[in-house]
Amino acid sequence: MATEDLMTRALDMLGDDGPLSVEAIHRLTEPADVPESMVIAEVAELLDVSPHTLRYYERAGLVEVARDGNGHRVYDAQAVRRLVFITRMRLSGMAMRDLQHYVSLVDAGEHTEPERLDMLLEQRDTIRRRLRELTLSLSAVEYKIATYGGSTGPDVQASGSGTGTGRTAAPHEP
Amino acid sequence: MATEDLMTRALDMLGDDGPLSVEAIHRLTEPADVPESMVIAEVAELLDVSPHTLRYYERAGLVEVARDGNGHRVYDAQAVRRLVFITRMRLSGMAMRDLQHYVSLVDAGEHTEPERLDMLLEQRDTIRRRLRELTLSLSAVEYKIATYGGSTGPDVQASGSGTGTGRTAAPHEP
DNA sequence: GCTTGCGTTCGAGCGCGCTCGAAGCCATAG
DNA sequence: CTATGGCTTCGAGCGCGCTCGAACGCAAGC
Repeated sequence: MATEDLMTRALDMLGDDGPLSVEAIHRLTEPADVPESMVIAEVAELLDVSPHTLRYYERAGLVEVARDGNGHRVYDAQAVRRLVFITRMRLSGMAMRDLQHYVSLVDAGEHTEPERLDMLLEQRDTIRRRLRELTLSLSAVEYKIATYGGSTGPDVQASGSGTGTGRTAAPHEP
Repeated sequence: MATEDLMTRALDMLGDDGPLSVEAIHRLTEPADVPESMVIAEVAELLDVSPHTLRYYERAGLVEVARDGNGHRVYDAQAVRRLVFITRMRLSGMAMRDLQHYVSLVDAGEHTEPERLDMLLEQRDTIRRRLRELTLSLSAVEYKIATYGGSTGPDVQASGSGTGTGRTAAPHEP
């Protein structure tokens, strides 16, 4: 499959790794190294969401979480894995209701796999569309930056004395 | 500059052009071919938003629009260009309040160009981050699709008779 | 023993970005 | 002449995804 390949190309193309990328890759590529069980604060930190949000997801029926003797949540590996999936899909833009439907399919058993697959395919296409949109937006912003005479600008710093006069922009052009 | 290059690579890499891409590129690369003036329905169609949304943007102070004798909005080329920019930035994820700030800078005059440039640079970085996130999500979804035995799956269609049993998933794994 | 801190439940509230409905005006079509 | 349709203003409402506050429980540390 072309997954790593694609990822490599994309990260390569984008350069400029933020602090996010590293953790994200870690989370992406190692869905298995979760401890036996975790408390809510640990899961929250792992997934970079708030405990509030985790409780919200549970209330929304996305995941079931056991309690210990004190009534505190105990996330087993399965719950954590599901939450990894959920937060990943949320990040990718999947709606809560779709996620709810998806997990209901998961809980309904193996015979729902075809429908789940359909959902994933659809989500894949959604992500691709969004990537295209964003890439276009990026180009637009970069073009605008260039014509502003920003750092990478081609020809600008012309006549004006100060902070960026001497350009062809009409008044009010953004 | 690497803009076209990047775009080409990105679109290339993503393939599978939707109906969106073509118009989007058109809108991206030709911000100049707008008519002398347009009515709200035309602008709405051009930008693929509702007239409601256009009125909302105007109320929000993002753009000023003249009226004709009947009180109907008349969008001149400048207003349309600004709205092209606005919708593009909205699509890229820029918040309404930031856009409001940006246009207030534009209206304040040339001396605000440095700050505007800063905003654009920040937005560029935001888009890049989002692209990285999305690319990661895409990889995750594609991986999941592959292990489901979806279209591009490597080894799946094994024992099960019907619709996709015979895999190693633990119960409840999404 | 008391405080500190993290956890619990429940329901309400919020920020965002639209989205809609009501009531009315005007122009064109039949 | 009337009806239809598209526009106007205004304010209210909505869907989403959290986010927070209140009131409380339990456990460990000083």
